[in-house]
Amino acid sequence: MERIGEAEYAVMEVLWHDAPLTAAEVAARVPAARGWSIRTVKTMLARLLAKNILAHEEEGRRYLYRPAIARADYVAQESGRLIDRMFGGKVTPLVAQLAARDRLSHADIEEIEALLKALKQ
Amino acid sequence: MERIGEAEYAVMEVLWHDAPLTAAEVAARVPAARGWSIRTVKTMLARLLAKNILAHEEEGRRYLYRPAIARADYVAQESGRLIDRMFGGKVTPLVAQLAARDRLSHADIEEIEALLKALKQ
DNA sequence: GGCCGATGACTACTGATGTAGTCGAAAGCG
DNA sequence: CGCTTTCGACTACATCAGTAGTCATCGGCC
Repeated sequence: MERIGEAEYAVMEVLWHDAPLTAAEVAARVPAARGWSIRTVKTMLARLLAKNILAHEEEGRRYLYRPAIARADYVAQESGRLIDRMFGGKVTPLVAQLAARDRLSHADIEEIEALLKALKQ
Repeated sequence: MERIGEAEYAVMEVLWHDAPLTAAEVAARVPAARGWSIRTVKTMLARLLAKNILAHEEEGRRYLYRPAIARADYVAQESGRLIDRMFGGKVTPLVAQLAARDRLSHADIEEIEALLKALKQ
């Protein structure tokens, strides 16, 4: 699977949330903070198409875009990449690291414990 | 903190493992799989210096390079970035995702449970 | 003491990414 | 039926990252 850049990812988020959409609709839903022109959004769409990360179908004179890969798959790939690179492929050091950096609240810990308990069934 | 590219990261790994080192020493320790010339390594070192991710001191006619940021800080930043982007800043969905993708062995689960238990003390 | 090799400074080139402009066709407005 | 808007296709251009070359210099070897 090809890499997705930061800006391209913002476009994917829109389409993972709601699809299919036209280019104009995507542009309208991209976070306004980016301040993108419609041109920019269209370039992103074209590149994501070229990478086979999006698919499109014609709708009259326009295209409707939809993701060609599931968000979960992409997220899994990126998580795996981080864990491989930073933590030698082991998950425990990641959790330890998060804990040491106070990224884990008490509630988080409870939640994760419950989750793990369920996994052991 | 500035971003570090994939190749730059490989250089940082060497220096996080052992520092200070000369450019030649770094080149010798970078994974051979990369097949880098000494030139490439020196370019990396210069760029990392420019980004203030490395520091150097003169040693005769050469430089000795050492990290200017701790590996743990970098790792924390990157982990946080991933979690913010992909999981809305929440850690539990990350763990759930890893579990769903079989990144968690039984032993991992035990380890994490022990870790969390210790955290609750 | 002159040549060779290592060293840092600077430069080069390619591909990806972020951001956007141009252009011709189609479609709707008046 | 012509004018404006909209659409996709193509093009442009800056920056960064990856990979490496050139050049002047400095220090050691013969």
